Amino acid sequence: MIELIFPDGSKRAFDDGASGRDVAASIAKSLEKRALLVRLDGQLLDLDRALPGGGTFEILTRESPDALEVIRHDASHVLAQAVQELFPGTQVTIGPAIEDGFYYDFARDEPFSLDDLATIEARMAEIVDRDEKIVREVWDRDEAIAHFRGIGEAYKAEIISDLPGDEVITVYRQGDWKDLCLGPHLPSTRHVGKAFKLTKLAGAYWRGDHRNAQLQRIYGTAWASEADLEAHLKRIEEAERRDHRRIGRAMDLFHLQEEARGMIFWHPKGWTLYRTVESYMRRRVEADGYVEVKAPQIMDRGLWEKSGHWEKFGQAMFTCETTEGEELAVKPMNCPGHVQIFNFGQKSYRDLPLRMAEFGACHRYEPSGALHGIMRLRAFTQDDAHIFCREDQIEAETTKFVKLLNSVYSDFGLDLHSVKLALRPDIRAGSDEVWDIAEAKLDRAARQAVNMEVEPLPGEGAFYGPKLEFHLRDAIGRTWQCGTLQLDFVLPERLDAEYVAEDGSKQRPVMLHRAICGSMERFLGVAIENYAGAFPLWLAPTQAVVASITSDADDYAREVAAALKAAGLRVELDLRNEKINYKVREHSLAKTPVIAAVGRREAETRALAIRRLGTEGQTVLPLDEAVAALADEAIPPDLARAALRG
RNA sequence: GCCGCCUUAGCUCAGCCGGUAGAGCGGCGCAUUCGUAAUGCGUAGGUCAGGUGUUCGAGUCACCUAGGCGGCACCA
Repeated sequence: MIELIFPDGSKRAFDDGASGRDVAASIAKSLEKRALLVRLDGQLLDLDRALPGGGTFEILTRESPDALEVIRHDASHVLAQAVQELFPGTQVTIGPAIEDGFYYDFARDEPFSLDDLATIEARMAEIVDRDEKIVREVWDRDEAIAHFRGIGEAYKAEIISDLPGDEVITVYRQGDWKDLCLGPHLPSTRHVGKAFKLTKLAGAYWRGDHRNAQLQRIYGTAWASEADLEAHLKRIEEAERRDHRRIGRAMDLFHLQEEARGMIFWHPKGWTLYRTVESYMRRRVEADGYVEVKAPQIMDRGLWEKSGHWEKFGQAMFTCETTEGEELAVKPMNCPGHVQIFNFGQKSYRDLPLRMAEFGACHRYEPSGALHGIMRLRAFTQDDAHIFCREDQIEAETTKFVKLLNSVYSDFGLDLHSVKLALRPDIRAGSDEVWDIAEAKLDRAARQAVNMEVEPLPGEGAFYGPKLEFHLRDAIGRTWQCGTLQLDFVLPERLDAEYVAEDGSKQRPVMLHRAICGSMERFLGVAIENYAGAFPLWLAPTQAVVASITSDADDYAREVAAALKAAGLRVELDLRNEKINYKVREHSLAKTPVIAAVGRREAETRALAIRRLGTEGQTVLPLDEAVAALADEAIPPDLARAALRG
């Protein structure tokens, strides 16, 4: 007998060999019908599998998030079956569930075409309709290898060969189609449902290694219900509407062109936005005890060799050779420059922590395929800073940084979503002992500073030290990594940074590399998409447009614009001979937050009618009051807080 | 860099089986002075990304190159 403990705390005994389905049936026929999977002591199991023992027990239906993941996983199996039915000779590799959907990687000489997707989708629907039972089988390892080799599935055979010897080999069968899989799965293909859609074709490397064969990946999305699928497709549309490249063009913020791949031509409005954010960041770091510096853009190759960057990233640096034979490199990052400034003259323990900031313009020869709008560039500017400090100051500095980062993000309407700790990579500088210390210290500091779980990422750290990654979430739920904090014992050593300690001895400082925006350009891209171009007043490149209704009001319109400008607002004056409807529409589409239409009525009463973006109707105020109110609202959030504190 | 797709007017996009290029918006000109999301009329814009080839004939077919897009790989 086995004893099961149900979610409500009740306990019941069942015969050995009872399956989840038996249990469900014993409770209610309707539950058996809706049951898809069970969870036993935290582990998901197939509904028809004999329960291996007792424990806490739960029956999962379609509504459970865990079931959705299995639906997606099964959708990938149905995809693979459909592809193999339609395109014999195609090899299967792996096909997991992912966020919002699934994919499957295939090995096939012919490329799939976009037209094939519709055909495959139709076949998938057929397989769902066939309602094939999905059956779990335990196979002998060698037989499994021989089987998959025998039917020409070299990748599957390789996967099994690489599994640890004691691993149970399970094969799931749906109809006459079989796949090696850990499971669990739904009882039959019908339960996958029809709320799926194949979305894109892509290339991917076998086992994620670019030295391996290139496979063809088919992506799909799958949901528990048609309504969920619809909602998902709507979200995608919304994201496309917010694409920073699209808005950048529509709002005339910037452009890119092939003569300068991966570099931005900022237009006047875009540059206004950029400078607004830069000024804000400058105030924030200054207020937080940083000093700002500027290091050379191009430095001798020798310095990069010494720092270790040449060896690891030399291929990705822009270099030049002078007529006198010097070899120079355009800086790909700012740390070596900052260490030079630290090293100039003597530093005392009294100078620590020394927080050295720079809006550092960096150039990196990024692979062509990595470039993405203004999110991933070859020329970008980091809101960089290096904190030189003692080991015992790491935690306090980390806490201080996280506080600043949170405050900055919230000023842009963004929420910190997750924090990850990237640990030592395979290729790295510094001894294992140093890494042990660095990882432990940063981990502890992070736990103390961050009010959430810190997910470890093995092998993802920088070559000189472990790295905290701050991922933020925008208005429609997408996440982006912008902020980072990296702990570095290596560069101070390599570049001979020292300070004089209390006892007169020379000591090595620790370096914290940190950025909040990461790259100013990427952060602006995130901000553009987050606000969909409809910026709050303090960020909007054009804050207000004064539009005349008839030419009688031109003089008053000029006066209004001048008054707003004098109050520090970024104003445009629209005196064109156009109907007010036309002007309102045009400036609304341009996402101008404030439109002040000025006609005879306003001129006579010296009033201002203000129309807000996204609303109908106007607020009428006396001119002086309106100007004061707008000027007040346009104050950046940090200055507004400072004013409030008095 | 790798795989796939795409590139037609300033922008968004039509253009069938290969027969010699179109729309809307925008621009420019003229008229219109109008009260909160498109006033009317007129007009000018194109080596169809670049190149080579097939063909009597190429925006359309093939190949090459460049760039963009979606993934992958990379990301100090």
